[in-house]
Amino acid sequence: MTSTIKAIPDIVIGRLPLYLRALAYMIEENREFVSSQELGDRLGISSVQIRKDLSYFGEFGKQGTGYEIQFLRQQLRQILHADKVWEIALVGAGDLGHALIRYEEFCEKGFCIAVVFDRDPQKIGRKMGGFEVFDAESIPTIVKERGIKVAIIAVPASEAQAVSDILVKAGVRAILNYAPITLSVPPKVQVQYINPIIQLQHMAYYLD
Amino acid sequence: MTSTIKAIPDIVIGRLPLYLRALAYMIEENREFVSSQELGDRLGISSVQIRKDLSYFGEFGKQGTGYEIQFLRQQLRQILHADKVWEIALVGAGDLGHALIRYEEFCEKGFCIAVVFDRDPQKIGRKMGGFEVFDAESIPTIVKERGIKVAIIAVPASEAQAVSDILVKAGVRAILNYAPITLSVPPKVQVQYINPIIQLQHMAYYLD
DNA sequence: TAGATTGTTAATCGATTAACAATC
DNA sequence: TAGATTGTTAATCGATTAACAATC
Repeated sequence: MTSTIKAIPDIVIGRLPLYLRALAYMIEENREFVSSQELGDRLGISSVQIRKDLSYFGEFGKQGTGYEIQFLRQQLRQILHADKVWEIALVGAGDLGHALIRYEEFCEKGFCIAVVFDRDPQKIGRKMGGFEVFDAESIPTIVKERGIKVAIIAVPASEAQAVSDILVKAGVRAILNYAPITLSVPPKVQVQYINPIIQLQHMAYYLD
Repeated sequence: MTSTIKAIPDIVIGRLPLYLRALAYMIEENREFVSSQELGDRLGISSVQIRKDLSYFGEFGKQGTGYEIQFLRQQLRQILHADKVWEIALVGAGDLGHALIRYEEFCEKGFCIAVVFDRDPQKIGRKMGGFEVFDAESIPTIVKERGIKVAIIAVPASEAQAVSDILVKAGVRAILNYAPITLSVPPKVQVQYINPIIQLQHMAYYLD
């Protein structure tokens, strides 16, 4: 009999960063312990769901007292690979790309923009927020050379799929896509979408 | 016997804007008809799911030929209230707020920033991308006066809940929140979150 | 000990999909 | 008509939650 691999649902993985974030705030508040109940209240998630989610990875709590915040945070950081620095390739140096470069939170959280690409000759070679803008043609060589695994796409919708294909071919395994289009990627590649308009339209349904 | 209200699942509502977006691209491509199969392929959604989703609202297709794109788009626009212009209150005129002001796509899609607020005396009264920055103190009066129902929060996490409370009290019913915190709002109020770091952490789990 | 809270099983709830009649 | 595709029912799949023993 082969060992049973119980894959962890992606929806569970998606909640872990929320737990991590809440724990970070609690550390700032000099809290030492937290119950699943309190953590859940803070996040609008049931306590049982939090316990179930965490139980996929181990037993981190103590009956009667809850979770030691520092310890749980450390565990979650390891699980999410949030305890290391990931280099990011940013493709697209327009208004949006520029704003993303200035957004310091990325690097503070371990996702540091390392190279910026654009295909506009007006931008190539110029500096933007401390970064030289490289020709998009050089994505394959630079991304491979530096072993970059994470990219942010901030180009127009019409170019996003082509950029995605190039990034994937160069070894990128996770893409944060700001372009308003669904990307087609191989299963081994993760994609997440940033789509304020889609979210506004979602909410507008409930308005009258 | 009372009439049975079959509420439409929120997860279904959340997919409608994706359908709408794909249809808009197809119109640009001068397409006239589309099958649920093709629409699904484009979005990475099964054709059966698309048909099921649409069937909550009516029968929009024709056996053998699929959906008339212009017609379906019009229907979805109505359903999502995307056929009107929504005025937006933007709270927070920092780097992020500034970038959001410059982002024209919002207004093109019917979500037009109408007022900008900040509490920094350095910013109040100054112009930013064509908008005067108003004192956050005046949120209640201005939002009520103009009947604004949709807001974007772009303030630091520490202030976001307070801002949210004020907006809700002033009549806002939908909030797009860029602050990294879960907001507590009454059930009648919709909230959507923009959280690139949470999404990057989610993907990083799958990297090694 | 008594009270609090975890970790987990089983039940429930909800969403997706397979199958297919209807029909353009 | 034959082929294509819709709309819908029933089955399946997966996620959440209720209940509770274990234990700090």
